[in-house]
Amino acid sequence: MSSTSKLERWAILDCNSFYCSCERLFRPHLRDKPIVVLSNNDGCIISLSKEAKAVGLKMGEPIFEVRTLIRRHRVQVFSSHYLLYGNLSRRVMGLLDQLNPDVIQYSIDEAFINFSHLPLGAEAPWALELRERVTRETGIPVSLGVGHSKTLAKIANKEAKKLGLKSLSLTEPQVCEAVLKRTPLEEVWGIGPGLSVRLKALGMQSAWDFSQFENTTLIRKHLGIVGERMQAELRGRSCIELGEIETRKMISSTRSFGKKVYSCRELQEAVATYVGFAAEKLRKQGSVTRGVSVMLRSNPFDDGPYHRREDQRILPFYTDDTLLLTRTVTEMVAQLFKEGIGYKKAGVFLFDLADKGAYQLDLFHQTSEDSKLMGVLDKINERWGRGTIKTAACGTLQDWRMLCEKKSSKTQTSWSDLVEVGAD
DNA sequence: TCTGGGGTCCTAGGACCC
DNA sequence: TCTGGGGTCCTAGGACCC
Repeated sequence: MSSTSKLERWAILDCNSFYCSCERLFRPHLRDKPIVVLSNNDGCIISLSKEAKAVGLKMGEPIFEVRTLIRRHRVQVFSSHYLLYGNLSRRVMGLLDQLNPDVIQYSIDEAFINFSHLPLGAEAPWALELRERVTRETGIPVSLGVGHSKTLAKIANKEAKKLGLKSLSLTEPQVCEAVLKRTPLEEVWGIGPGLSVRLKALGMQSAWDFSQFENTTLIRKHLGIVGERMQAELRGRSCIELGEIETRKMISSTRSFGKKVYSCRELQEAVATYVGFAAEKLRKQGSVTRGVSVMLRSNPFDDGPYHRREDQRILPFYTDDTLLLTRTVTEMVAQLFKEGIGYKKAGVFLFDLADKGAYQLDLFHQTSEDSKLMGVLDKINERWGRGTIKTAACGTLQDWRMLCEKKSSKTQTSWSDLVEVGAD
């Protein structure tokens, strides 16, 4: 809140081209080489090394559109491997926690660090040491941005990368002003395409213009309370609070298919598989759910009509039982299904979650035997890999599965072995 | 041929209540 | 001609994030 008159100081530490850096970690020969990591189903580029950027590749591009570029520059291409990335992320975050009293993990490869408690002159050496220790002890290159708010730290970090620096601080007002003046609106954390259009219509161009814009009523009207907060943050007054994300409010599992799916049975298999994933996450965070929603859709990039249907149900009680949830979603798919549509994606959402402890007594539909069964299932899947045990409803052929899941099944085991060796 | 997946927060408007 | 006012809860949808 604004009650604090003293300026806060924040750093954001993020891992450079995180997924690429993970792939490189055990393949040193790829250092300085252009590499990219693809999204699920080998669709788009979701991580690229700076060498890959240099040859003209971009974040989010569909891979099939840039095949020639990839070939010409011998860019190494990887399917994504989240088990590995999750492991390395935990190492980085663990180290940050160990070194700092106030760390908030923000995403798989970023964390905010509040270092307001340090004496004023200590900032630069602290930042240097932090960066070096993380890089040395995890093997992942990182960069830092520092400022009087999280938003300013984000901008500093982005600017550091542009300048080829490993860290940059905006705590000096003159430096801050100069950087904000050359930062376009849409590069501010929280300003996307929609909001930047609205702000430009009000005559603003840079982050600095926004921070200095006097008419707060207009900001309030066009951007609501979110806009007011962003403006305050740009002025160096920290007001965006982030809590630790220990319990999610919604859990989803959605996937594109490796090919078009026309049969109801296959859709049911896929959705049964996804609800299994979602329920596993649900139990892991100690929650139960009452809201279940199922989504089926065709390919929006196809010519012809786009088909998307979604249905939701509120169960009469809270549960975390995969078998029960599977029966529910299987029924829902049967109701949503339409003959003759080439389905390309399906998904399951669990919402209206509650803490399991608080609802223990209400779980009369679920016997303790069911709970035990789920516990055993989770243990086995944790030990031997996801999907070792699953419900029969998930099917055995699974022709609809994603392309990369098929392809990387072999390397996956050997990769996780590598991670085991490196872990404590 | 081929175009990701998983989240959060805020707001406006309707339903309902006194 | 008259048709209160204000609070709360819920939901759908929009915007954004990595």
